[in-house]
Amino acid sequence: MSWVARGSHQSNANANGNANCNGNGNGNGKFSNANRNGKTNSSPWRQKIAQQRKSLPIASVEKRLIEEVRKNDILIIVGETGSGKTTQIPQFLFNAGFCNNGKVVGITQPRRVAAVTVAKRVADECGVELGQKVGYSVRFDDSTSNSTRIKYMTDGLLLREALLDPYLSKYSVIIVDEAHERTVHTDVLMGLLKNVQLARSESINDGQNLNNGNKNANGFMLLDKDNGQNSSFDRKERREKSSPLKLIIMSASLDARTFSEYFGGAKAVHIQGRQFPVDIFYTRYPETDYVDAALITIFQVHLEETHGDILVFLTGQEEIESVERLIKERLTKLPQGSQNLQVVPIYAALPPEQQMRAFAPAPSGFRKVILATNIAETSITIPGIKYVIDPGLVKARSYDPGKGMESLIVVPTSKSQALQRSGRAGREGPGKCFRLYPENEFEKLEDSTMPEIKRCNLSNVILQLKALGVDDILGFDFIEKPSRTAIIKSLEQLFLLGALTDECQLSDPVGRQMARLPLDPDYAKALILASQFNCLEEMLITVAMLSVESIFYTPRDKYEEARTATKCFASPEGDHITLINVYRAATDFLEKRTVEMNKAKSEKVLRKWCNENFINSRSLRHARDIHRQIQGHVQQMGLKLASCGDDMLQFRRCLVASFFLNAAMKQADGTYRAYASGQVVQIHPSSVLFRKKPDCIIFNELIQTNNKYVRNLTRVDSLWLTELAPQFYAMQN
DNA sequence: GAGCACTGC
Repeated sequence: MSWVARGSHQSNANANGNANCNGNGNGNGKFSNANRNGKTNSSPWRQKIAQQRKSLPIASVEKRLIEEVRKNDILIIVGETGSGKTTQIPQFLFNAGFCNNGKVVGITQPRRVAAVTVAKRVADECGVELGQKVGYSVRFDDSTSNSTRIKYMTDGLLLREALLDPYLSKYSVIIVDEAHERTVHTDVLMGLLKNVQLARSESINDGQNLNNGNKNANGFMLLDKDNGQNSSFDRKERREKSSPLKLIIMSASLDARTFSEYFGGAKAVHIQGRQFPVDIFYTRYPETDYVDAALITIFQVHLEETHGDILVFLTGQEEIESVERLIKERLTKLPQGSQNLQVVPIYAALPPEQQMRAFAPAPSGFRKVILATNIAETSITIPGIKYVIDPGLVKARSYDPGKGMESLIVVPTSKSQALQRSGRAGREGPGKCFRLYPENEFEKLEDSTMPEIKRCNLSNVILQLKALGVDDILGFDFIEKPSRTAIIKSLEQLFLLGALTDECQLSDPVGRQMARLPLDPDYAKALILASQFNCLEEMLITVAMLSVESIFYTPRDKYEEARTATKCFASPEGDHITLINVYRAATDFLEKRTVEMNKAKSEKVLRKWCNENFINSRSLRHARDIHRQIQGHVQQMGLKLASCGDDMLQFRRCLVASFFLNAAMKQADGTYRAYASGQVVQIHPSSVLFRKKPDCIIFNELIQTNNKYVRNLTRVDSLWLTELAPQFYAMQN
């Protein structure tokens, strides 16, 4: 293939001259906390860590940064990859006294692994035990204690904390890291933090009259709503609420302006990163077959370029598997001396042990080519990459609120995604990135990926906001507002589920209970109903299993084997009961064997059982975690934890009462028509009812891929619809 | 008769 070279993209924020924080620092790296433990401090390892810290680009600007934080209540920090902002800034703040009087510096991350690994790293740097001064808190895993002052957490977890403490009163500073990723949680959190900050500062300036502090700049009622029951704050509460909250938003350079504008022209400072130059190459002409173009490029790099591993971005598991086959085929046609190429696939659904292969170095004398989905764009960093091949496509999820349908389709990447991908070649030294499209195509790409909040079902978000006391959802200060249709549709859904009253207020107790459960609203409602139908045990298992990704793992090469293995769990009534069967089989298996086993051993035994039964052990473990957590919640709420025993009729009726919005009827041609949206759909091939085609079904997922499919379904009697959901189906007649 | 980017509470 012939290439057009386009200089190097050195994603170094400093290049634009906006270097507020560069070159002015004292450079002496005042790491006073490192001295706390004299013993470890003198160890070579600790000296090495101290050296590494001092050499970070950020170390020289500690003083300047702290000054900026003191001067500005909101600060945008643009820190490029490798600047050390995530690990260092919280330590600077601690040293500057922001954790005095028991206050906490909170740092949010979009991903669990990041929160956990960074916290461990910082605890090491500080020479403290994890969970003391430095800790993390993520779902199912909390290492923090009363003495934790630097707390790393997921953004979703901080949102949950806000439900219990609307003023987030223990935090003096909250840092929202990776804000440019624009996950739903990050976006909602920023809107919320804006309000919290205002409420906390207003209550200082206006301490005489707390009621005036209830409105934010836009005039919406604010968070005091939740405290309406005990409207007179006691002294302590008032003091905590009254201390100001500092906000720091950390982002990549392309998006800094958006955040600055959103926060009323907040100051943005840039911190130099440490990224090596990456030469970008474009194709001369558009490629008609990007898979073939990728193959050709892989071999071009392998045969013509100096040593260094290759990372190829592909759209999905199937594509990765086929490219893997094709590479191996073509390799056999190369001369013996050129066959030293190792192919390694990596995608989220791959079992962890196989994922680890991507991180292991290639055998000596071999070059490694990694075929990855988007997982390698942000979630994981693979060492040794020198060449990136980017076809410029990504499989993206979007949501159509009108049809109530999700879709999963291949679309072009954004410019910032393309930059992120090419940056993967410059982590350890200069690299090259081959974009499989012409340069003028790059110019046509969107600057940033559309934020998730504009392409997902909002019911969950809205229920949370309602529970946080935000009444006017349409008027909420979203950084980017979802469409009016999307908001109205979700309000409608919440109303039909009984979470909202006629006046669009959160209902009590149903709405409040639903908001407390960390589940999709319809699953939360199902649990409340199940306690009345005496099948809460079964529903608890069901929603836990529905909340995780594909329970069944069917590798292409063992297809038949997998099908026979999973057959023994199948229920003629449908997927829900099948999922219950799998869960119970796993639990029974464990209970029989683990009387004398410790936790680690029983995990291992369960993994083996999963492999034998073609069940994804990661998904099952996740479901068991969710089950445990939700069980705790429903018990606290006082819901009746009963089982319907063998009376699955009762359970299926409860499914109808819960998911009545997702009913579909078989049509003459064998396709189905979904009642609520009128969509014509098919049963997904993964369903146990794929061939059975019952007359009337209740489903949980409506998704468009190559076709429109419903997934996770159960056979029901159509008469139950009017009987159990008259509020919806009686109106229709 | 045929399919599952990635996070998160």
